[in-house]
Amino acid sequence: MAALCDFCGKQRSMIYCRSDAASLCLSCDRNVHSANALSRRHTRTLLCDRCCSQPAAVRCIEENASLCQNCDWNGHDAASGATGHKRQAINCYSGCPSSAELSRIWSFVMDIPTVAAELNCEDGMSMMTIDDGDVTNHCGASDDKRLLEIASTTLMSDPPTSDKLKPLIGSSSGDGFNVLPLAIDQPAGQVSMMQKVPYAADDDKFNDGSMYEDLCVDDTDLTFENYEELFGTSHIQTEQLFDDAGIDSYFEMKEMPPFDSNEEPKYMQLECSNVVSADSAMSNPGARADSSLCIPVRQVRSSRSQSFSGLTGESSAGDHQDCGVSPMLLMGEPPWHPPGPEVSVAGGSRDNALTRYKEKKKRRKFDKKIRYASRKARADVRKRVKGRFIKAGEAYDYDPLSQTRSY
DNA sequence: TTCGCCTTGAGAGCCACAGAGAAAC
DNA sequence: CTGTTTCTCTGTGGCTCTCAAGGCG
Repeated sequence: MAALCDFCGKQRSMIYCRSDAASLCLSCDRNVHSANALSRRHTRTLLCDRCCSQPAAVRCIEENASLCQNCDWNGHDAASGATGHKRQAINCYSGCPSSAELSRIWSFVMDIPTVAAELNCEDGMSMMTIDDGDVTNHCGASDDKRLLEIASTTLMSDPPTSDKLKPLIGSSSGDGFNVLPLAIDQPAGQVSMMQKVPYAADDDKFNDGSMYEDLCVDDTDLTFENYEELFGTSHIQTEQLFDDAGIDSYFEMKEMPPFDSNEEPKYMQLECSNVVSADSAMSNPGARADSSLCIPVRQVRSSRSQSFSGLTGESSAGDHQDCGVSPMLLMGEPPWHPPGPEVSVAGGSRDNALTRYKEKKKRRKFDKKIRYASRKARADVRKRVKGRFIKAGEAYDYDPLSQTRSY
């Protein structure tokens, strides 16, 4: 059952705003996020069609449904028999896109009747009007068009060719939204959530898993949930981090020289030693060439933490223990260095690695681990008094072999 | 706003004893 | 060096107790 808009409570919610942690209908989305410059920076994406609570990460072509990562994995695992489904990565947008722009970008989701129905939301309409040709009227700023950054989608199981991508790369489309290279319009130290990696020039990098179509670092919203948003479809990165071989490489960091905590948070070049920056630089020749592109060190560290936590949505201390990484490390304070090129997964093993990671994640348990089954078996049949073991032959109030307890 | 009371949840500790591992022979 | 015996310590589950946090009047 579709969730209702958190704002108007009437229309079916279609958009998920991470910054507000809210599900909104289309009109309320525009309404809410046209309020001021800050709200316009909120990044939004489609709502998962299955759970209706999480931001969608992919669009399944076969099922014609937008799915969050959990639903995607659950619905496309080996057991479901839907592993071959083609999926598109669904990216997010910010700014105040018009209905036409949204429907153009997400035409696979937003059929005309749906959009029309959404725009009939009275609450939203009372505060705004929809004019496809005039975004700035709603946003109130002359440069809102620059804030309107909508990422396109790319086929996950069918990597785009250079020809397909070339029209998307670089300059403005002239249609009210741009597929941008790196954060040209962003303030210093901020990387656009919407930056589009110009991978058209190097298909091999895309295929071998080293290509990340998004580097999304938002200084206003660095929750763990943003991992998927930050890294788009780069699940492979997560599995690199936590697979048997991959995690080991992270422990090598202890041999690295300590980070000078007294240093001011500096803006570091994308070429710096960092999994995010380095990888994105690798995958983004354009960014690499642009030496003016900077990422605040602290943001990068946060992203690093997200990389660790990204192994599961329900990150907890248990995660830290399970993966062998201390919470202190996850705080991002100790120095970090990239694991090196050896962690890159070859293109041919990407699917296998992803499958392994998914299965591994499913198997993960935070329950008590029994080291000695024989002791457990013994404890299970041992008689107790108020939970305590008693000597054999003594009167007891709890017989584990009895169906009904004696107290 | 502060205080006291109550509820809730998390975590530590207790118990006996089989068995693993170390030490002694 | 090898095999046997003895000793020490660990781990096992259900229950109780303690403590902290939060809600409420």
